[in-house]
Amino acid sequence: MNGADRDALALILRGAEEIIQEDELRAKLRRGTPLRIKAGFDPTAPDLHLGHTVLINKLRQFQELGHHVMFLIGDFTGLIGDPSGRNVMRRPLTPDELEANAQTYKNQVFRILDPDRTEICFNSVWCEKLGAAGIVRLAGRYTIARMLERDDFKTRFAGNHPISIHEFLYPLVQGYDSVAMRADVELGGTDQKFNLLVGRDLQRESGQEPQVVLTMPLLEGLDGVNKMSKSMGNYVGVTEPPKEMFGKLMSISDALMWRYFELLSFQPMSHIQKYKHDVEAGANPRDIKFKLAAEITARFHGDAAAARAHKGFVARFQEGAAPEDVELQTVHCGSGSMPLASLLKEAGLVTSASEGMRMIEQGAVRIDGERVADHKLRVRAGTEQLYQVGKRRFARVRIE
RNA sequence: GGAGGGGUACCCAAGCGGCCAACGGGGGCAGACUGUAAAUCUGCUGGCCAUGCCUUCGUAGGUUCGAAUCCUACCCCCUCCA
Repeated sequence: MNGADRDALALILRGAEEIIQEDELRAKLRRGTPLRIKAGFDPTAPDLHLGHTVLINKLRQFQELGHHVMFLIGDFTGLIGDPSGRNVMRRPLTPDELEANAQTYKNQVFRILDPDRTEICFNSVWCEKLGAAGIVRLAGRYTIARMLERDDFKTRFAGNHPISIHEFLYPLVQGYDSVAMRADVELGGTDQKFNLLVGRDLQRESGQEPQVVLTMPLLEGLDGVNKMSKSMGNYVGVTEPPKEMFGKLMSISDALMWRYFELLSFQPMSHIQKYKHDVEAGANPRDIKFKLAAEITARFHGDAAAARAHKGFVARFQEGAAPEDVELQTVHCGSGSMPLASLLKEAGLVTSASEGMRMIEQGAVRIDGERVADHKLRVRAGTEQLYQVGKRRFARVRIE
């Protein structure tokens, strides 16, 4: 193996959880022809967050190495629902919805992937040709015993939890996709390992060279504990405004920062190692975190927006200034004045007047930078002031 | 089909006639400390026209001066057996 191949392999394995089999990958790389790289995505909710981009970044790295990326939208498998999420049967998407979702995917992933070197695929194209008979034939190629090797099925079976028959079809169809796409490598999260392995089996039975399976870890969310997910609220969406994105990334713990560097940054590992040494030698981790936040923000919003977000962040948090671009809103009050707590609610800074009252009592509320001590304070009509709750919530309000 | 257990605030989970707007834990929010963080400490964590008032303990009724707590019906979930 020459130096370039070694570098390529190192890039492919960066951050990866597991590779099956590494020697097969080496052999494929040695051929020198572009490999067909497959990764599948859910057709619903194309609302990507940084957790999803771990996989997409890996696809990008394959592209940079000259390989052919196939971005698979699982519109057929979407009907089944991945059993690992214990989903119920889903409603089939209409062609219009599917088209809209695909478009949304493109808008989001092409901020990372090179559109000219990305093929978008839908598995309904070949799955619908299978027909009932094809599905039966496909089902005949796997056994219950092998299905029960999957940890998720195994524990549910052992624990007397229901497993629907159609759930067994999910790995089979996903594996069949690999056959239809003649995939050389399939990427997936660690939770996809079993499904990816089924692809190998089915390819082998079809006389194809089995795909290499590359699993990527599930990225921890902002809390550093749970995996990043929308339902946990610990995510950074790729379409979030630059300021939000930058701020959220700055809020992660120092330990998590290294994880994010490895999985989300495109900087070479040697640079990241150097940052680590710098911090150990006494550099402020915050300044290193700035680099991370800036790189990620720039990826989705461009350098200029990232720079603005950085400046705004420094001004606001290091120098304690209020953000300049707080929108002015107007609140009507019936009489000449209203309780501050109610105003905070009207301005959307708190969810209820009672919460506003609590915030004031806790010293969390400021008007034009002055902390409010009187929790029964009333604000008068005809004023226009900057209201702040906690560190992050601001509103400029004119009262009429 | 049979037997049993259970549904309490964002989640888990006490309470089993009044002292319950409801113990405790988690999560979240806020304050202090900081590097905006983590860790730590403290407080808050139904609503409102707010020193008072209104609604909440699966749903609907009932008993009672008074119910999350007792009774009746209904809905839902779970476990064991078949």
